[in-house]
Amino acid sequence: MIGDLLAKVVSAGMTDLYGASIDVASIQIQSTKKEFEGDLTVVVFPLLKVSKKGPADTAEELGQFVLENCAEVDSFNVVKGFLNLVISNSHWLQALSDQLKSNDFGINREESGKLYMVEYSSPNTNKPLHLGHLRNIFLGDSVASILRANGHKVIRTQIINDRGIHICKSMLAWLRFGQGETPESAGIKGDKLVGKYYVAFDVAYKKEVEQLIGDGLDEEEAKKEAPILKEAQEMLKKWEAKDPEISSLWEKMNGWVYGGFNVSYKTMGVEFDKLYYESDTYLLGKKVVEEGLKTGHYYRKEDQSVWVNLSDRKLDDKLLLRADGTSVYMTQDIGTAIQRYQDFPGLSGLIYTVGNEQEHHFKVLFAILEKLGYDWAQECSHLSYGMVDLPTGKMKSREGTVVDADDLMQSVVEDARNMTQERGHLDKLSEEEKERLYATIGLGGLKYYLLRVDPKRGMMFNPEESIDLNGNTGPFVQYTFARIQSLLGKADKLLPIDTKTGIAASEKNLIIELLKFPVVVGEAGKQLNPSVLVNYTYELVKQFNSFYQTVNILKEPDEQLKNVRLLLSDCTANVIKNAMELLGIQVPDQM
RNA sequence: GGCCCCGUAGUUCAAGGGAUAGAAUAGAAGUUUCCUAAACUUUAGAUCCAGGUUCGAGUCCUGGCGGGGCUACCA
Repeated sequence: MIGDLLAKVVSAGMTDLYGASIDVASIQIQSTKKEFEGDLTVVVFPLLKVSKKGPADTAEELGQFVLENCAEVDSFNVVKGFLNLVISNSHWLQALSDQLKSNDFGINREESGKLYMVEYSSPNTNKPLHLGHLRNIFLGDSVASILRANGHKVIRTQIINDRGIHICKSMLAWLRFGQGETPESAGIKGDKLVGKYYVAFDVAYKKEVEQLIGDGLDEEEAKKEAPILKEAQEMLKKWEAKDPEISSLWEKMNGWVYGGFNVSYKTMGVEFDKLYYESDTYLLGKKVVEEGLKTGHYYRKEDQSVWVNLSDRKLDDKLLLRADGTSVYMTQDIGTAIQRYQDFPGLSGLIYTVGNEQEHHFKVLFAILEKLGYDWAQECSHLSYGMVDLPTGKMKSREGTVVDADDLMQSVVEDARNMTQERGHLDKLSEEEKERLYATIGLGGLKYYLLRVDPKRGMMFNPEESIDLNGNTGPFVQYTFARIQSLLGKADKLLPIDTKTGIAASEKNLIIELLKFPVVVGEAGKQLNPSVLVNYTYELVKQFNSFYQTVNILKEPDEQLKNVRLLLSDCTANVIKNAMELLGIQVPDQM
């Protein structure tokens, strides 16, 4: 990279001019702001301590040195404390020509030797997926792809929370009110059906609580004593005791849920390599807790509940087994983590994509694992992301404001259909291809929207407006790709680049932007942050559109220049495609 | 109460301690005998407040004010 080369030359210049040795890595080189002349800029302020001269003089002397000692530099200028360098066109053209050799420019195919497990989605089996899951799933899926593009091996996984009091609630409600209803008989997805009974439980439960309060109990007591809740708790105990009737009901209803989830995942275009079920791993968790009791890592209270003391980590004591012996979320999380490292001993890291409301939970989990002596606990990390809020505030199932994932996906595809039919560039497509295109655009827009924001931050989602198709959006990027495909379809075969071709700033700037792509992929991987890729892609696309709009490509009379422009277009399309792929977004050849 | 995160144009988002804080959208004004106008061009508009560190602060520190999260024998 030219930046590394320049840093070396600047470092040498500092030695030559001022007798100082400066660490190459500490030299700040950035792209020149567009209002100034130049391609790359050296920030000289940090060098003043060593040069013992003013910023203008230092920059001037350094600029002269760089000009003389670096063939790639054509000229320089100094503005305030900034040394702006103009790099030769032939260097940029050479770079363009080199990078074109590879279709997967920016994607690192060299094996790093590292294997990461990325967990995402991880739904409960008592209710359907919603908007919050979509942010989670798109984020985890994209991060997995980004890690792979950085040369790592990746296992996509989830933990399915298929046991616990919540699923017992759905089961109980179905037994009581369901009259044998099935997804087939009801004509709805299995996850939706089970979710319906989860809600039915809640309704019945509330009624009972009110009744009890009417009978004179205080609220807290009533919430504990409601018969339907006690029955659900009883059911959980029976389940843990492997009661055959409960087990088969549980299997049946979970089967419905998985059927429903799989339909949703298929629409999203995400897959998993390995699934973990809480019903399998919680036993291992329990076993570990029992052992921890013996070794003195944990202690038992008088009421028989089991706790871990974490005061040495400045954390509160954490419950691991309830007084009735049943396990909690933390118990199974311990088991699952251990199971994963047993299954994949070569793991270099375990990444949990889970909302930031659980930051404390993971702090505790990692502390417990570390305390148990698992060194790999230090490699576990919580990829925490902010909640998705609605204009009306938080999504609340109680208030019925939860945005259902299936409904949302359907509605964005519907929007895409309407928008696309309005424009009408679809003459040659079959009905099937059209449907695929609507899905590509609608889901692409949705993914882009949810990945655009830095994961760490909360974000706002306005379902009324649904997904905008103008501006900084997925379809905007897709449109640019489609337009380039159309352009290339009309062009002759591309020729090798003549590095002496006279190019203008618009071509040069585009090359510079394209060359940033591998760096951006690396950065996105380091930060586990797809939004840096989104922002980059948007920047690139805007620049290309401006370029496309102002120059003629096919009609350019100078064959060499025309060839460069076509190659640039091809290259831009390729970067768009690769970047979007890392975001889980497809690009259409026409739209 | 304690711990953590966040306050940037009307709105939704950017900005590795570096130049005059960028976009998008909504607003105003333009561009099609021409490669897809889902595009492009122009225009107006913002760092919560008060201190401090620094050659330089949206960014780091302290104190306010405002918002969110966690602090469950829920998940």
